[in-house]
Amino acid sequence: MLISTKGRYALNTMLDLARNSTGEHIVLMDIAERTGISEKYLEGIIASLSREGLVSAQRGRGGGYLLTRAPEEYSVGDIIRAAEGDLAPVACLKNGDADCPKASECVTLPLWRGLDRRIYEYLDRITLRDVLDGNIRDDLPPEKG
Amino acid sequence: MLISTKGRYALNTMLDLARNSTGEHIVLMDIAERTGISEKYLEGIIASLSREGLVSAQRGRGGGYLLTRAPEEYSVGDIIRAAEGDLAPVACLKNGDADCPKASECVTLPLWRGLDRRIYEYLDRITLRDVLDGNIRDDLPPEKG
DNA sequence: TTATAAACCTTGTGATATGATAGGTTTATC
DNA sequence: GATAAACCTATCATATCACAAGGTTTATAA
Repeated sequence: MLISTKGRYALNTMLDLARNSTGEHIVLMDIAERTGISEKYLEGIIASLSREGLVSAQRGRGGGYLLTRAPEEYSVGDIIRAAEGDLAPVACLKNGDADCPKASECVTLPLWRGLDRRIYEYLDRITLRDVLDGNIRDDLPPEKG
Repeated sequence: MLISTKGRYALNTMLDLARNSTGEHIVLMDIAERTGISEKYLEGIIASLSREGLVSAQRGRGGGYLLTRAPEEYSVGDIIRAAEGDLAPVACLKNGDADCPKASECVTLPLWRGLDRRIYEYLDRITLRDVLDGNIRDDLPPEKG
């Protein structure tokens, strides 16, 4: 599984924050209830989003979470990578580039790189706004504007 | 990890069979030695390839494995799916289609479907021959002919 | 200033997948 | 009938997944 619940829940969380944005902070429990994600599990996921600066967190009474940018300024790729870490489709491409001694002679490496690239390009081209608006065709790349 | 060692080793095995094709059966031990894959682990992987009809197996003395088709008639996708099973990038798409009760109202499902589709299309468009010949550009889809 | 409500932090846990290894069984050939 | 090969079953260590429990810190409001 390339993308686990972590990445999926992260996206659902961002969608929830976008949909319920009023300027006020949104508390974790409300997100958990609306999305159906367990409160405790969500805690860890939203911590990643906060660490990566995708949401801002406010502690104490009246605290909660807020998007730091407009929905059209998040790519789905950013969100998923924040929660999942590296999205490499094969171990050969883990942490940046080939940590394999035979990388230079490997005939399959270009194949994996191409796959990796396509995954990145697809996910980075779609914004949180696109998902919110249902502006995704599963047969063609999404149109801009 | 979308593709584990199973899929990668399966591809390496098919490449080895293609490169060392003489019409004679090729024994597992030889493949293991040349590819550096543990003999015992390889056993299970090549069993999947055999079950799916990608290689033919011959038991007994003089036995071994053979490709059943020409290298240009295998897609990389076929090979990897034979070893890995379903290649769904998210659990939502496991076994065919959405086994989720909220599939019809889900705004993220089209996103996952689009991702799934791109992965399939990329891997199905490249043949074993392309990999053998190094005919893969990691920035563009491979040209045919 | 103190009660409270919120995020934050550490640790544990059962289930499943991964990447193997060991050892025996069947089948075809020489 | 010895032998060489694929085949089959079981086991194992490690890691990741999806969560849960319980305490700590921080900011607000009474």
